[in-house]
Amino acid sequence: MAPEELAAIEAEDEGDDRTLPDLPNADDYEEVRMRAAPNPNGPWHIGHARMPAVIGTYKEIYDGSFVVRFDDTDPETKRPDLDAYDAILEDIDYLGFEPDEVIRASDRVETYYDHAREVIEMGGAYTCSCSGEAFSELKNDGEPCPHRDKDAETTREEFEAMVDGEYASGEMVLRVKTDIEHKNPALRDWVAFRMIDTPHPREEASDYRCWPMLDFQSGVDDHLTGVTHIIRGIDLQDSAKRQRFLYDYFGWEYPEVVHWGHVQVDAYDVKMSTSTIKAKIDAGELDGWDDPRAPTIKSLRRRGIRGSAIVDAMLELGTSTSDVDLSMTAIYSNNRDIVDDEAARYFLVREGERFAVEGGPEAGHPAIHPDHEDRGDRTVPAADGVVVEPDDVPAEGERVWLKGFGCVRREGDSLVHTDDSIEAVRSGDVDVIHWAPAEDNVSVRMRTMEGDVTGVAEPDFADADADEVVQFERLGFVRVDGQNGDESVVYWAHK
RNA sequence: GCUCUGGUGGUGUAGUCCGGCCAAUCAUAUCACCCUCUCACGGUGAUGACCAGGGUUCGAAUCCCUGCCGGAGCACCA
Repeated sequence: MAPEELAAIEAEDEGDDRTLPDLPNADDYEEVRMRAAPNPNGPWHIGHARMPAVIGTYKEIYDGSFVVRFDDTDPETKRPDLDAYDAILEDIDYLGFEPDEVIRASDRVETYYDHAREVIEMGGAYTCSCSGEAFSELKNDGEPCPHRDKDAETTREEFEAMVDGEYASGEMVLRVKTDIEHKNPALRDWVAFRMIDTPHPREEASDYRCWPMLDFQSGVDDHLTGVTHIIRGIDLQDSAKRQRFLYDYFGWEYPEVVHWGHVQVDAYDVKMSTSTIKAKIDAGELDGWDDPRAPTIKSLRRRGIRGSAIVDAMLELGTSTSDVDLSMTAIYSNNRDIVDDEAARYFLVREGERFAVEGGPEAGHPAIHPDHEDRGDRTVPAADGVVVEPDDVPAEGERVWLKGFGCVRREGDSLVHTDDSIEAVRSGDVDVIHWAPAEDNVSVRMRTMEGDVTGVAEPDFADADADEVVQFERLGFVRVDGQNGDESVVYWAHK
């Protein structure tokens, strides 16, 4: 390849990467390292794709790395789902990224305890038995609680008692001492550890009762795993500020932070929230995480949406702090680009109306792909009658062009072959429609976001393999899911 | 109430730091037309935005002020 061509291609590649803004101060670090810190309480919804899309792409741009860290430190309120760990890793893989490391916070509890002990030694934390409400009241007035000037020795003992599980849930917490008069009430003496009676679902962690809160756990882990750039939602904006107090005690330098706004996705009736989706599945309103009506990554995958179509749409959102609406049409448009050239064409007729065919050839032979003649054509038998969609049925005496077969005129319950040439179509006099044989066709169940649609496809559709994306001409793209009894099941992707 | 933070076409985004090249970029969307034995793909064109009002300036999407609207945090959730 000529050097000019090579350069042109490289320039093009760079252009593609320019969709994301530069990371702050990336040059100050030897290697850019990021992390995704999901809570494993279920498979991912579409919004979750943003994290791997963005940090995975930054990893490519900066030749950096990222770690997936499961922040599973709440066995009760955000109880981890044991299947979700792998489900999430699968979703990341499908999106086209590979983490450099995978860790679980619940494996690292001793590390958090050790760091808590260090902070206690420094006088940077105290055990507190105030009720949440009582502390909140004092805090909002900028008043310290009576436990605040406890000596380190007492705190140490009480913290060890917490670690040993000697308190019940709600009886004792460990607070990080910040500034009780800080003008932002959200930053005042936050809770670092609390007691939880419910055992962790992972057996390896089921003996722990004293669990760190996100700000402590995440703060310690980010440092220990060498994270240079934290990317996360605006809901955690104050987290960085809280964690800085901790970093100050340890003498650590806080990573660079990028906060982005929330993502809404249009086109779904179901709210994009793991708990909502889970509730609908449990209630039987959805068939599972990959139900076409569920706004999940698994659902898009089953519908034949490629991971990179989702990733590109996410990258186009950038990382602005304002909330954004992601339009599904952006994902569909990306997917169409990927899939169109490859997808074989077939006919599917919904609610077909049957007509006899008089005259003409035995069968029609439309192309498998209009842009690739070398891929051959299909055989759609016509002699034993055909079905067409109600909207396509011509009025009595009117003509219509059965694609790949020829021109016919309606005469009662028959379609009579005419000798019109393709000029009839080119001149705009006759519409081209799709059709299927009335006999020897393939029953199809098409699962869509609005519910199931049934119909019959031409016999050659039986050649389509499971997992293949095909286009039903004039309808849209679907992914072939498999056979269910004598029905072929497909999932609707998009027009 | 306190504290953060944001507002560019239907949607997303570029430009905002360092005012003029911005009568505002690109994509998507919608609508036309062309191509076509698909309403796909491709091509051409059109539609459509700087939250509002003041101020500074020769000049403001960009700087300042006020207002309006939005989002987030103030959890023993993440």
